Amino acid sequence: MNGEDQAAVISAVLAGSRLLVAIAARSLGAVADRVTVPQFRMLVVLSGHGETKLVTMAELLDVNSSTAMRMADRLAAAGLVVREVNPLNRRESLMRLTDEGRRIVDQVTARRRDEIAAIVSRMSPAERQALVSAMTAFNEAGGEPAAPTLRAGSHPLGWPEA
Amino acid sequence: MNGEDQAAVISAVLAGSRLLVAIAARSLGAVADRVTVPQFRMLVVLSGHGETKLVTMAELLDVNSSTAMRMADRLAAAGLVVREVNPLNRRESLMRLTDEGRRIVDQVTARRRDEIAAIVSRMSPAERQALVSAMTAFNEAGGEPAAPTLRAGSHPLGWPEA
DNA sequence: CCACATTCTTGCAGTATGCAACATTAGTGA
DNA sequence: TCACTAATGTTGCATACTGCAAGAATGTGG
Repeated sequence: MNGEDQAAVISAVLAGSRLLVAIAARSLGAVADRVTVPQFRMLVVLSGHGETKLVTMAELLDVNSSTAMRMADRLAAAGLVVREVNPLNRRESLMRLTDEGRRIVDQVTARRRDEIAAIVSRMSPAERQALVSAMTAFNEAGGEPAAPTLRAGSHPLGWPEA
Repeated sequence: MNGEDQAAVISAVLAGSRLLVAIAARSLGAVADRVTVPQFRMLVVLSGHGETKLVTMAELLDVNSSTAMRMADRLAAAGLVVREVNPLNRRESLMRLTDEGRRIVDQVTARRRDEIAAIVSRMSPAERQALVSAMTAFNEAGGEPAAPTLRAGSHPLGWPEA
């Protein structure tokens, strides 16, 4: 691959990255008055992971357990999660989504999908097909690359951005 | 477009989104001990915008001016930016990158481009060409869509993710 | 000169974050 | 059974990010 090709593909990918981040930011905006971004991340993990103990949650979010602790406290106070001691191991306390918490996750997820759907609907069928193929190839090529220890990106989330 | 096609393209795009966010997170990791993510965003804005007054910076980052104020204070204390009163308008104080600040931005940018380059290098030339076309079409289709007031995504950044 | 707008700054409150220390509970080996 | 160790949650402390509100300094238009 020559330099021009490389620059073109990197530019295109970076531009796509900015667009996707903007979509994620907008999808969060609707619930910004109810949960913060870190709190939403915790809700998403619970949505895909079911009952989760504190240490596991901290690992999944890649934060200190004390951080996860206080976030869980606030989400519990807001009625979006519940925490109860695991009867099988009284050291652990398991946390899970309330209906209200799940509603928030679903709302944001739906909005994000809608936005992507709206964009791809503006593309021709051929372009759509090409997009699926190209993104699939890109995702496979980037599967678990240089830094296998960093498990960042394992979870379906979104972050606000400027 | 039928439902299956739609689901396939959305899944592919969302997976790509996760991968790109993971790349952004790793690219930030190298400087995580020197600047926080919001601080890095400010450096990126300065990198592309030159001398900037506080209010403008706050708008570009979409934060309150008091937030931008204190971030600027910390970056100045760290020697990554300098602030000086605008002689043409003594209300304003303009801020700009130091060499050290620019070095950090360049380092992260280079790392991100390297990671993307490494991924596309694992794709076949045909796949690469298809990726450029597909991403270009996607970016154009998503140019300035439903929410024109939200200018999120205008800046080339990255956010850590779980 | 006066009224108003712009800009920066600071006080206050709440959230996020990591480190370190601690108590409780579980497991393990003598 | 008892002591040692590990796992887990919790809290104290310090720093950073965030917005709102109030105030000071400066500029602008009359």
